[in-house]
Amino acid sequence: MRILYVEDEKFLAEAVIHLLKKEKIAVDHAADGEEGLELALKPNYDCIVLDIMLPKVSGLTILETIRGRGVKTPVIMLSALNEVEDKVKGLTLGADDYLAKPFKTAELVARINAVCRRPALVEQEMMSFHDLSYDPANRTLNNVALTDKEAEIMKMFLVNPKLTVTKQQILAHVWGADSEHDENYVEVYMSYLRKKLKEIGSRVQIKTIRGLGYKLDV
Amino acid sequence: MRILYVEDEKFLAEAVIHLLKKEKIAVDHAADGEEGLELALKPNYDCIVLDIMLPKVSGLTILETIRGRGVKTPVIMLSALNEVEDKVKGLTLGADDYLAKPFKTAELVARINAVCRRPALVEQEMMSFHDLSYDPANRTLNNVALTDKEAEIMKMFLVNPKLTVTKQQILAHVWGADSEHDENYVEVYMSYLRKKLKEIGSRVQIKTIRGLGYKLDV
DNA sequence: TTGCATTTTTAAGTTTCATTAAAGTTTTGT
DNA sequence: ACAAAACTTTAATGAAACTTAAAAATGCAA
Repeated sequence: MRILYVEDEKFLAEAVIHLLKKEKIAVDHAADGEEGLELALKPNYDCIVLDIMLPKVSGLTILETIRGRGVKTPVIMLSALNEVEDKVKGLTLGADDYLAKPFKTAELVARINAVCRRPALVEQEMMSFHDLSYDPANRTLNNVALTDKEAEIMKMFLVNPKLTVTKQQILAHVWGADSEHDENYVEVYMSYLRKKLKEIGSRVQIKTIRGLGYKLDV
Repeated sequence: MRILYVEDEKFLAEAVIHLLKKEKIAVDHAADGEEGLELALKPNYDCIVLDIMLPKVSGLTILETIRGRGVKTPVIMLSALNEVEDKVKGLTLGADDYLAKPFKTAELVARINAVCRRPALVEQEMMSFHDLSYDPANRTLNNVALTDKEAEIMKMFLVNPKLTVTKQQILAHVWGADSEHDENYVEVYMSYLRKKLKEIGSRVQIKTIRGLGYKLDV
């Protein structure tokens, strides 16, 4: 499970991220609304945790924007103001839950799990590139089943099919940011994915850019 | 059949829930508007029964919010004030029926059944997928009897035969939202359903997507 | 009550996947 | 060409996820 956490209070953010990690929840962190909005638009997350008071772009604006763009990812709003008004406003704009600051991390974990447990109200969209299409609902690439990690990596490619993704980015995204993990993990999974691409018979392949990373290519 | 009942008068709520249970209606109960709103947003219910006067968030606000979010679940409003004002307002906001307090439980049961029968007309039709067809009237799958829970799960599959359904979704829908129930329940019932599919001799099978859920497949 | 169907609980058996290590291959710089 | 670095692939292991049988509990109807 991977979430996006948009929070400007650095100290709080670090503490929360640390604790979430213990719960096996991988976290990408954005420190302001601008960065948060950019990341939130990518279909990479199981859940987005949004502070309302943020530098540059407010949490409510982020929420409104991504919902307007058809992003269905569950959103949990955070706010120092425990006013029911705000809560209702958030929920009206399409938030899935609301948590008042200060909160216990255990409470946040419970909400995240609850929100991810909900059936998707609308089916998530397929992601595609040339003759490849990934179906998030069934976790299949052209009807071939992917494992969890394989799917996470394939999604990274498909979000920006033209871009080269570095091993470090993949490690950070799939295995967690501070990871002591080996880059060999990534290499192993590239091998797995290439095998599946061959099985599919796609003309798309994973191309190595030596010293940089990997990208999809025809 | 599962309904959501939002009611703050504890004693009344308990009595009603007890009586509904006798009518084979499963009930999730929320004791205030906040909790009610949260649960009402989940597509887990055949019907929502909403008191208007509620702590934190009023029933009318809940109704307005969920309709704004595209939730189509039938709603029955309850109110101690038998004012035409409220009734009109509720129906305008998208309520399906209105009941004045105090009411007889038999009356509520009748309204619930009436309101659920509307979409039930659709639901009464056979649901099918390849060589499988489920008959709601007799609760049979290709003439093999299913138990209550087996049927609830099979219906979830048949509503969207192409989609993977997660264990959490099944738990929430069949055992109720607040359930701390074990995912093993679901696993056990998958085993039961597989046995019945074999008994039927269907070519449809329940496929496991490890770490994600289950789906029907040929 | 008793008996039967169903649901819940327990626990042992099975499969799959992430991880690890290590050997093999290609590319790059000198 | 040669060695070092970067990358690829395979195979084994153990932990986690899943399956199933069967016992215990529950609820219901005769």
